[in-house]
Amino acid sequence: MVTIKQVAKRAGVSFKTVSRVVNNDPTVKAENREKILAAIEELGYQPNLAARMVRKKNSDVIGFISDEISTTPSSVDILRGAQDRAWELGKTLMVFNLDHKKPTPIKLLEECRQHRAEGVIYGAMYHQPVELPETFDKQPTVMVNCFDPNVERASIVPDDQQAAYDVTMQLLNKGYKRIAFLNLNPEIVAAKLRLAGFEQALQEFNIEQSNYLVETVERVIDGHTSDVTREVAERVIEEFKPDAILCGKDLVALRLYFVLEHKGLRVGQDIGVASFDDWDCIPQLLVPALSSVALPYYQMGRAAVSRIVEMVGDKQVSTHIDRVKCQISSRESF
Amino acid sequence: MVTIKQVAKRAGVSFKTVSRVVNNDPTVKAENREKILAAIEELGYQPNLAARMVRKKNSDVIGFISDEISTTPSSVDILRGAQDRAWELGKTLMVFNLDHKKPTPIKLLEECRQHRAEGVIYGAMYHQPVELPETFDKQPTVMVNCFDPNVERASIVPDDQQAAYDVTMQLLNKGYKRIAFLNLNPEIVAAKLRLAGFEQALQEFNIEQSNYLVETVERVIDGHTSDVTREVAERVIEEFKPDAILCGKDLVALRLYFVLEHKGLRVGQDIGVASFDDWDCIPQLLVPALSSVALPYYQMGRAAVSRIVEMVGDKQVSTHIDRVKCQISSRESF
DNA sequence: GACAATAAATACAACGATGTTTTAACTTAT
DNA sequence: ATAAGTTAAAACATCGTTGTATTTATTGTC
Repeated sequence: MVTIKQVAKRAGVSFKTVSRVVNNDPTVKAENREKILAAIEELGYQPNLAARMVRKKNSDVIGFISDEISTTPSSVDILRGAQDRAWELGKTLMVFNLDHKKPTPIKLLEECRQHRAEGVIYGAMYHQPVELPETFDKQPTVMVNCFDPNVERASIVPDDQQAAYDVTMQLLNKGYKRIAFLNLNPEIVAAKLRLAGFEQALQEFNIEQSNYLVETVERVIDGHTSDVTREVAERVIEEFKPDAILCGKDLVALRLYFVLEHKGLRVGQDIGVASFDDWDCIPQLLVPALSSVALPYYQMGRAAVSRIVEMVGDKQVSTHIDRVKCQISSRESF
Repeated sequence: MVTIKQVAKRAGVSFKTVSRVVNNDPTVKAENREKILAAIEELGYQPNLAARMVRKKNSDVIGFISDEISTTPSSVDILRGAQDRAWELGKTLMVFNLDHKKPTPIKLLEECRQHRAEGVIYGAMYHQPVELPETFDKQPTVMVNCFDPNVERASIVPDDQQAAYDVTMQLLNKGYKRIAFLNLNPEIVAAKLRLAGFEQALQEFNIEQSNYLVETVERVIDGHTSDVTREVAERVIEEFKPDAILCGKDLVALRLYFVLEHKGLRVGQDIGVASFDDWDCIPQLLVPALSSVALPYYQMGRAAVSRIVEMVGDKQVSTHIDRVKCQISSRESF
């Protein structure tokens, strides 16, 4: 690769003068500057960031460690958001994922530290508690889509409770009065929070307990989760006769659509349906299109990088949890 | 951060001896080695890869430039595969994506070159021709899920033709005799190749032209693609009366399922259905589960890194196109 | 116990850049 | 014409490593 000295030789100046030009130092004669820029262009010189870093001691690198990033189709948006924001701020994202739990987070963090990453983002595929090893305290760390249940650490998570509250309020405002919530496994953080938001909205509307219903559509046996949406949905419709159903995720709504089709109930007319996730690949192509609460993954990714950069700049400890607002993608299902 | 000299001081040896230990040089007394390892542990020393790189002139960094990686849920598997393989080979992947066509590939490549990436992978979201700027010739470059129509360049693409051939043969071997192919927009590379594979299999089975049918389910108006699966499917079923339908992608199959449900045709019994993509989020949850041809994204990502590393090692120009075999995920739909 | 042979550590230079100090080349003022 | 002041370039040190040459310590042999 071309070095600064080769450029200097070509331009007939000392290599330090080239360094000046590269770093926009104004104390360079216009004549020399032009010669140097021409030489840079001709030789295709690119400054060696590693060498620069050794000297300047800032790497502009941010580590991104992810927990099986690709398992859900949209959680990769965290990465996209982080990537975009990093680019805007002149930072480079170095991405590591730990599929199948090997390599360990500790190994990945070591890698980040060897690259002298200024901060590290740890991203999870779904909203969950994660206990990070203590070594993560050694540099600014931001958790995305997860939080540490033991230690206070900077975190960015979706505001699941507000999301459930909002969508339930929308249903109630539209006149739905008997809402069933086909929730996910209640062990899941998101399920717990959404239930809280759901009930909060119902209370505000003074809906009695007999006029709403919460059921779980995931059955866990020996740690293995199976989906029982169809049977639960059939029973709920039969016995509770809801006028609207809120689904824990788009996949539940998809299954529900088949059940409703089978029962001859028209979505949006005979019964309202809403769900969570707003995946690219389902809501828009159901008929009628499914209204779904989008998880703000892209925004969360952006926020994570912004936060890391702030932490690096301030050298301040910031451990609060950012809850990012979820938007409802309103379509025709309610 | 801790430097090698601080470790040396702590261990009471010269810093070069520490370097020896870090690099597994055997000419260090066991006694010193232990003292040094202890000091490294105590201080939490991590070698500065940037400094090492300046000296050794190899970065072990591979650049990964992607064209809107997240638009389809599974193409991010390319990244996962690349990531995993890079880790196995002791390389670091530096990921850049160019959403909304800004920043330009040229800018991203410059960034890679500044980091002295040993090679660059350019990944596309779907199988397509991509004309890379000439600057990509300056270092080993591998294209994944795309190829350059003008220049011969190392590429790794899915073998769409073989995939279509295989799945069609499976259908024929199972006794299906009137197959309709609801193909994607024929402008798409994959659509063209699959059509070829489809017809190849039919010819081998001596199926006459009147016993198969190919229709396009995507209508392009002013560059905007709209999906007309429902109307096309209804017409095809009505007029052609196929005993099996091959779908251009899972989303087409999903729509088809609704049409078939409506018409009272039972998938897997009255009619066979197969498709391409094998996304995580659709085939398994349709009833009956959809058999789909998986695109080998993960393998392609791995292969790309393997290939780059080979190219870097050999300093050989390798410009052939690898076509990676696609596996059929057989379920209950045919 | 002296001397060579080997092993292990140190000393010094280098990598490609930047920060600081010094020097050289011009201006300007008297 | 000379001193002082200003500007631009060069010289030198430095960052945290590794590679090579050199020195020092250890061992073996007679």
